[in-house]
Amino acid sequence: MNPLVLKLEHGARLSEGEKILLEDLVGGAVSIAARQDLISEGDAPDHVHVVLKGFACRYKLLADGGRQIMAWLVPGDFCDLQVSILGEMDHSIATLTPSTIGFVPRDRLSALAANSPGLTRALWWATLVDESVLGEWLVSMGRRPAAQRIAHMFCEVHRRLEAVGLAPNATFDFPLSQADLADSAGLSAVHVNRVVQQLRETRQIVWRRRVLQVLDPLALEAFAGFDPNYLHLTATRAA
Amino acid sequence: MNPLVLKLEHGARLSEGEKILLEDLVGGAVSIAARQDLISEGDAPDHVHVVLKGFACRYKLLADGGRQIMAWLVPGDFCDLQVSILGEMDHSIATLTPSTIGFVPRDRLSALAANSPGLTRALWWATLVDESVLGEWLVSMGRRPAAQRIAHMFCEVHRRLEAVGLAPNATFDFPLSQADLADSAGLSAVHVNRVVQQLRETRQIVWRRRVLQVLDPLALEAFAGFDPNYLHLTATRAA
DNA sequence: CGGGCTTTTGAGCCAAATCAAAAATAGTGG
DNA sequence: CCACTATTTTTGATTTGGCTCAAAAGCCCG
Repeated sequence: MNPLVLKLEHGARLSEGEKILLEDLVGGAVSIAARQDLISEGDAPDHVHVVLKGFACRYKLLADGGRQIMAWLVPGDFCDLQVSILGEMDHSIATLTPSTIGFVPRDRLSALAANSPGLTRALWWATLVDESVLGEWLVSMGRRPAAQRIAHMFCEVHRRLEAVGLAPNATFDFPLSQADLADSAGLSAVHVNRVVQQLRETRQIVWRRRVLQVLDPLALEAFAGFDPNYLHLTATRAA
Repeated sequence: MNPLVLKLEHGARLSEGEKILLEDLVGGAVSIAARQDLISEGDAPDHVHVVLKGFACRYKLLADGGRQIMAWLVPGDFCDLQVSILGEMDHSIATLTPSTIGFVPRDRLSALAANSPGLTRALWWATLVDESVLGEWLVSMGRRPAAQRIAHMFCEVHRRLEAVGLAPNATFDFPLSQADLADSAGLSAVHVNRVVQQLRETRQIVWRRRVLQVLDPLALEAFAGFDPNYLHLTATRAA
C-alpha cells in the first residue's frame, strides 16, 4: 500500500472504500534529485504534491541568508494541500534526498473530496496534524535546550517513519546533514555536531552512513520530553 | 459586525449570504475573567469557542514548569476548531484579559458547513492561517535575535488587530505582561524587559498602561523583517 | 587519485540566562 | 481616598549555552 494511504488510514480512520479511493488518487509520479526546490514561496501549483519516497522539507529563507526549516516531509505527506484555500505558498519546499513525488490534479482532488466526506476529513486531518507538529517544534525551539531539541527531533522522525512502516527496529534512513538539522532546530551546525556526539557517547543513538538507530526509544523519549500525542497517530504497525 | 465575521470576510472572501450565516452562528457568549483556563489539553469540548472580545493564548506546559505560548487569540479567532477532526486538544487555551467568548454548538457548525461550501472553506481557511502564523513564529524563534523577535510580535499583533478594526492609529490594547511575552518569544522575562526598553529608547514604540502604540509601523516592520503575507489578510480596513 | 562536501576540533566571544533585590504599579478592602 | 498587598517592572552582577571563525580530518564519488 502506498505511504499516503498508510498515513491517512491511521490518522483519519478511513473505511475500505475510502482507502481504495485514495489508493487511486495519485496520477503520476516523478523522481527528483536531492536538494531540488520543488515548490517556491509565491507559487500556486495546480497539482497537489505528495512525497512517496525520500525526504523533503518546508523552509523559509531570511533576508540575511539564514534558513529555517519548518517541517520534514516523509513518505505519505502532502506538500501543498493548503494552496487551494490560501491562494499561494507562503514558504518553499525542497527535497533533501533523491525522492519520488506523486501528483494529484487539484481539480480531481476537489471533485473527489466534494463527494466523499471521509476524504475531505482525511485531507483536513492531514493539515491539522501538520499544524500540531509545528506547534511542538515551537515548544522545542522556545523552551528545550539543544540536546533535548535534537533528541526530540529524532524521536519524532522515528515515530513518523514507523507509522508508515519505514523504521523497523527503530532503525531508519536519516539522510540529513548536520547543517540541515541545525536549520531545523535553530542551532548552529557546529553545536549540532557537539550535541550529536554527546548523544552517541551516552549510547542513545547510532548514526552513520545516513542511517539512524535509536537504541532505546523509550529512554530517548523520556530524555527529550517527547509525548507522541501531538502526532495524532492513533494506530501504529510495522508494515 | 462581530469580529468573527470581519475576520473571515477578509480572508476567506465570503459572499453576503455567507456573512449573514456566520453572523448568526454564535449562539451564546459569556464573559470570562483574566488568566482563566478556557480549554485544557485532552479536552474534547462539544462547543466551538470564539474570542469576541479580549485576549487569549494557546500554550503548552513542560515537565519542568516552563510554558510556551504558541499563539495569541484576538477577537475573531476560533479556539478549538480542530477538535472535531483531531479528536481532542493537544494544547491548552487560557484568557489573558477579561474576555467575551462565543460558543457554537459543534453539531450546528457541521450541519451548516455541510450545506455551505463557502463556510467550510472559511473554516478551513482559518485553521490554515493559524498554521501559517505558527510557521512564522517558528522562524522568529529559530533565526531572529531577541529584539527583532519582540518587534515582530508587535507588528503581528498590530496588523491582526487592525484587520478587525481594533488598532486605529497603530494604537491598541496590549494587556500582556512582559512575562507572557517572554513565554511566547522563548526568552526570559528579564531579557524581554531590556529589549522593550531598547525599543522604547529608539522611539519605535510607546507601551504603557496596557496600551501599545507602534510609532512608525513601516519602520518597525523593516527592523523586524516582518512581511505580512503570512497573515493572509487580503483586505484591511478601519472599522 | 583528487575535489568537494560534511564532520570534527579548538579557541574566544557574546547574547541571553540566572539570581537577587529594589522600585514602581495595580488591586483590594476598609 | 488611603493603606496594604501582590504583581510587574526595573536594575545589577554573574554565569553559561551556544555562536563565530578557522582549520583539520574524514568521506564519497567520479
